[in-house]
Amino acid sequence: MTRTISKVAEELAINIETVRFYERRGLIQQPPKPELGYRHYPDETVNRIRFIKRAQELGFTLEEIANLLSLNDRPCAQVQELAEYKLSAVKEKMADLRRLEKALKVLLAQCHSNDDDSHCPIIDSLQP
Amino acid sequence: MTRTISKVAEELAINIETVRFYERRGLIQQPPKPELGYRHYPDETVNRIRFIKRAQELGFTLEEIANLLSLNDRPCAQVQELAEYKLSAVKEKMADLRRLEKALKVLLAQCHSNDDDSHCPIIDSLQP
DNA sequence: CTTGACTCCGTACATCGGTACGGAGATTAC
DNA sequence: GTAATCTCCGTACCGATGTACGGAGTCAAG
Repeated sequence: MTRTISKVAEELAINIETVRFYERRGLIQQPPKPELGYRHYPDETVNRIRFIKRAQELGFTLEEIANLLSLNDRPCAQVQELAEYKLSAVKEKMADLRRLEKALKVLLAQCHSNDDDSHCPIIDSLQP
Repeated sequence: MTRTISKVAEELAINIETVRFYERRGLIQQPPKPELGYRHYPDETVNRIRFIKRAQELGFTLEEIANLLSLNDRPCAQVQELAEYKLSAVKEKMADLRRLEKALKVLLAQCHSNDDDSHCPIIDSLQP
């Protein structure tokens, strides 16, 4: 089965321009243009975009996804390595956010025990 | 005490261009240019940049920081509101990362119990 | 008083992942 | 057969946070 670009976009609930953008980035192949009429996209392309979207949800960048796609029939070890790298990046980011959460909570606690609304302890804390 | 722009940058361990960028963004004031010679930056500016950098560490965007700075002598309640909004955004982001971590771990576990290196279960999982 | 380092200023470029636009041609609906 | 809707394509732009560059002026050391 094949469909025009707008049907692809509709099926995947993405923007037409995004499909074009992926073509330009080489993430998907642009189907050949028929003598007359519009391009038609096969299932394969739709599936490939689904793959891209899932990998994005896992936090991979488009560049990393391009790697993944080119690794399609390559040793599992290489894919694993990329996933492990990603996992450690996620852990680091979480640690950052935890620190941030803690700091914000401290600041907010100071506000709550502050009875002078005209002056904010948060501003003070940020000041040198 | 005052210093030239490069000293400001050095003192704060940031790029000179960053100082200029903050000037352009209106986050700090550019000192007047003397008849002859270079601009001189007062302590106040240095402190203001320190404030900006600390707030950035807390995850505020430059736009939000501009708000904070303009809120300097405004009700604590307004500052609090911004901080609370930021806290909830941080929490959401953490939840996302936790989901992501979990998914990556599942994929990696599949790899570990896979003895065919030529084929990767991660690639399969992402495929439709 | 020359040389090297610094400043000033405007502008362009970088990243990331798209989104928008405009004009020409193709297709479909009525 | 004509009007409305799509497609195609190249290019420009978005937001956030800077970074880089080039040329002219200025300062400081020897």
